[in-house]
Amino acid sequence: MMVKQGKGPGHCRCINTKMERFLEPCLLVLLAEQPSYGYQLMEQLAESSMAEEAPDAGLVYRTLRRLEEAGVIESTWDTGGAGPARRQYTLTDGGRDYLAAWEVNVQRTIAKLQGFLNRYDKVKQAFQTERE
Amino acid sequence: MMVKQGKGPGHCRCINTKMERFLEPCLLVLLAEQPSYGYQLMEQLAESSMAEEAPDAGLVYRTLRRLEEAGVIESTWDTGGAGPARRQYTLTDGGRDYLAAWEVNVQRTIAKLQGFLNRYDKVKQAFQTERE
DNA sequence: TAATATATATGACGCATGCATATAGCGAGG
DNA sequence: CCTCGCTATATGCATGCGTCATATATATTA
Repeated sequence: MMVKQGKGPGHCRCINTKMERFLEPCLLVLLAEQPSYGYQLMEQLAESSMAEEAPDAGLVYRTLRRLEEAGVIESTWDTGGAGPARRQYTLTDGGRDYLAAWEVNVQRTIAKLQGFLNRYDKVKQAFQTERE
Repeated sequence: MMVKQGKGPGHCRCINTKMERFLEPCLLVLLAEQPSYGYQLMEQLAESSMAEEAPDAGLVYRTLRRLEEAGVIESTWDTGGAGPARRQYTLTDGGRDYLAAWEVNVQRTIAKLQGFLNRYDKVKQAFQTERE
């Protein structure tokens, strides 16, 4: 399947909360379910609720390299199927721990974001009554 | 009040989901409540549930400059009180719209993070039963 | 055989962040 | 009186991530 990459030059200057390295836990949780390949992970991520669009391919491959170097995942070349050879990645035991660390991190992040929303809801109500 | 800045060289190489420009809506929502100053905003943010520690001072001032240049906030010098002169910032009408845009953005971000947590919860359970 | 999809990889660039540092006013204490 | 520390703002520099462009190779389809 051809993966649409919602990009294009001058995509937009509007605000968007990029989360640094959030691609990491996304890839890892997919690999925790089953071994996969870089390109396939890109597809899986695009279909998941963890992303709205397919991530940049270059970033995916670079991230996988970094994770492998850190011993979080392992790869073996798969020349069996049709098409060019591809790396099959699997999560290591250390990878499970790393993923668990990401969980608490994401929880903390949600707490902060929710902290903003709660605070904003109050001023929004104040703006409402102010207009009356 | 002296603001503790949880930093220090080699702070840590551990994972942490930094959210790009999330400082913006944090500052803006505080200014939506009441006008304030750069240094004070830093204190207020440190005490709020939107951050665990005081943000980098340099980043705060730079962000305020950028927001002012964008017409989202306005500033006037306040030489009245004790201590050095300080800029008092206020939210503009355009700032309210900008803040509203941030809200939907933060909601989308939470959705993605929650998407990860939901997915991870399932594999965590699988790991549990696997161990039995 | 030309074009497209699959599949991986790398170079270049911009930008936000983190840390260090500079400047200056003012209050407290020795 | 003079130094130290807090308040307050501002800027320089290095790093790292993400975005975009590009390169390469294989298999399928027109």
